[in-house]
Amino acid sequence: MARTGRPREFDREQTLERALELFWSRGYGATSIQDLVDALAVERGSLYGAFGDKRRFYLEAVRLYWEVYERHLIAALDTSPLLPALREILTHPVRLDELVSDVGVPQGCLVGNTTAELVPQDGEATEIVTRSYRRFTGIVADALRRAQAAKEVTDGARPEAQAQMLLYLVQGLSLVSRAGLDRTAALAAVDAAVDGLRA
Amino acid sequence: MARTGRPREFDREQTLERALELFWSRGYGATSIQDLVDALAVERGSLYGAFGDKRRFYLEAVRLYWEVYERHLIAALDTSPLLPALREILTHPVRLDELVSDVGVPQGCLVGNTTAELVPQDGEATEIVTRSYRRFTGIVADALRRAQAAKEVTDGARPEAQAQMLLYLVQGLSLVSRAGLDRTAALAAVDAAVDGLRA
DNA sequence: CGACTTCTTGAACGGCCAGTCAAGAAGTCG
DNA sequence: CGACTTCTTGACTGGCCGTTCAAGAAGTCG
Repeated sequence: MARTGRPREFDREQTLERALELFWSRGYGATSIQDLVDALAVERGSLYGAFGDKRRFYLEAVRLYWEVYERHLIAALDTSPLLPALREILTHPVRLDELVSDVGVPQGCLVGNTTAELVPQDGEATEIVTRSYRRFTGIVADALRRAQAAKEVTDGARPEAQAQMLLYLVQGLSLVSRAGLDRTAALAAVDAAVDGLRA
Repeated sequence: MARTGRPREFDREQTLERALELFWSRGYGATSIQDLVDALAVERGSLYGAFGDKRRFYLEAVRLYWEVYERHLIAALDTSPLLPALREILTHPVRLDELVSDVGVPQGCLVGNTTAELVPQDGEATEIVTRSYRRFTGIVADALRRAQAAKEVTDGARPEAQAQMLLYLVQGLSLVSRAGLDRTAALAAVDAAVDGLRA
């Protein structure tokens, strides 16, 4: 059965991506529907029709953000030796800053920002965020397990603990970077952590 | 010259502390003046008279938060061996969670929360936050320098880099903890990082 | 006491916000 | 074409928000 009725005039996926950028750079509370209407060139009613209310819109953007990041993460860590790739992943916020340092800068990690702003008051946000963190540590721990077996990474700690440590590190880096990034210091800090993992 | 006029009926310092807790647990945006009026039992006009507008009120609370934390940090790290004390500092968010896990839970680090919510849109907030981070790394780097000299900590990285790494770690832990804390995993992660510093 | 200052109280204000809705437009289907 | 469905547009609504302010209360000072 084909879809009847007037067809949507904007690209839903593309609009979601642009909304994601706006939410990313300004945060949930500081982004008004009016801001979205202006930036996306889609009228209020259409946004409500396509995405539900503001909260659902935002949560869908966060889910998309994580999906993209997770794909990137899995692809990047499927390699040996692991540590250079890990360093690459961990310094991602630094490179983000280099790329977009002029206007409408998306800053930090959207999952982290959501943690700060919506959790724990919002149950659904908490679920998304918790799940994202669990996936990150799962993927990283798997990679570390392989690297421990290959004697590249120290087995002085369990891979899960090391992965959790790296989650904290990258979230901390993302967050602190919002306030201004000293690239040299950031890279040195990541190196210090990665060196601590070396067998 | 003594102060004339009707005396203030509430304790400014104590009120600021209670406001700090409210801001800490709910965030800046989600805490309305009405919330403060209700929780502090001080009328709107009096709050405005004593603290200026909401933003100034909040920023003063953040400053107070950091002052207290910094005193605590300096005192805790003035010891040898350093690593156990460092572990204590880094796991502070975990113990915070244990203490107040029932109601009105302050969550994460107020400086970190401010970074996520107000930075970089607010210049004054950015200053406070940046300064706090710089002080943290300064104090921790000094301690690490001593511990490197005492052969307790590896000199495989500069103390500044190690301190920056620890800032990221503790900020990440604070943030991620908001979404629910697995104490075992958190402690293991901190241990993994601290072990990486060992000489 | 009376002048002066500061604090208290709570009503009032304008603005912005998320969300709704009615009227019309643009398609599909028979 | 005419019935039907979905999308578009933008005016509108009700509510909460931060902030102000006028009137009165509670002190000090001479």
